[in-house]
Amino acid sequence: MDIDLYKECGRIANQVPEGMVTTYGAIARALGDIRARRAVGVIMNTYDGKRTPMPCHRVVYHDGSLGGFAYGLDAKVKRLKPEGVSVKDGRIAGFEKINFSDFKTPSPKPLEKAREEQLRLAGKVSTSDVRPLPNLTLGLDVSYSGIRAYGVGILFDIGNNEPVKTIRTKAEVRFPYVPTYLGFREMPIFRKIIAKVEEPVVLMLDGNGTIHPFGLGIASHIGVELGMPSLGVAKSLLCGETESEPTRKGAAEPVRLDGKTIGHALRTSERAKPVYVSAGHRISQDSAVTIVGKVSRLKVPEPVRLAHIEATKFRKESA
DNA sequence: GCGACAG
DNA sequence: ATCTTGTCGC
Ligand SMILES: [Mg+2]
Repeated sequence: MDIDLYKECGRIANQVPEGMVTTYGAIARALGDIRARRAVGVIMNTYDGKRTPMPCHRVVYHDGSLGGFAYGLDAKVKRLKPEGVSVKDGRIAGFEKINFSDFKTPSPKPLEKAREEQLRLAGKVSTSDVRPLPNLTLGLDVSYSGIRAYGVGILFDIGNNEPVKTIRTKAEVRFPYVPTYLGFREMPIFRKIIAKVEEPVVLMLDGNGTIHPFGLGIASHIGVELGMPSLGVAKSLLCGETESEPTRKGAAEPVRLDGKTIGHALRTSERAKPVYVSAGHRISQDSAVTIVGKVSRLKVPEPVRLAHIEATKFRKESA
């Protein structure tokens, strides 16, 4: 089942009693990963008080300073005062004494469970080519406005180097961006798009496949989950390192992590920085690089570039 | 103290 | 990812 991080966040935040406060990082830890601290801030800023009520005014920075508040910091102070929490010089008075972090949490915590799932699926990743490798690729991307998401798939003919069909879908996304958990955020909407495609395709994701600290970037995640060939193209590096940057168009440099090659930096355009290509599932690293090279004119390969443009259009015309 | 992590 | 005006260069 898809993870509702707003709901999980509410379960934690509602344990903070009147007269006490907590921090974005403490809630993130209770969710199962400190990496989610900024996502907690995003949730506090965007949640629907009717659907998932929680005392966002009791959440502050790690150093006792106030953090943010959608209605202005004065309003945050004003809500804390009747609860017996006062603010002096922009800091919570007696912060250490009233900093609540003793949360009751399920075991495993939500993000720990997500990570376990990730590791389990990572064990199923195959980086060998399926035969035959489809001659069609489906470029996928999504544009956001809060929890509203606008996804687009561009069905693209690799041999003829041209788009064949465009697929659009809307969805509500209740899992904010958390580094290394991108698959959990975007899988649901992409699954809806992919369900509308009949032909065999190689999925092309805006993000990584095996370039991931736990071996399961979004491309691998979706590939394994749906049993489809997939690859990832990222505009910047999530983890690992390259010895040098490829100079010539078409040149590639390995991305290595713990002594293993997990992907390649590929120069797709003379003037732009390289993109980072990695196999997702049921495809070899070589084929992933070859396909991306074939369908690239500018920095970002056409299927993903068009999906990105169309997703942004889709969001703007839906507003 | 510095560096820092897809979208 | 989104928020935004101009500017530089091909
Ligand atoms: Mg994207």
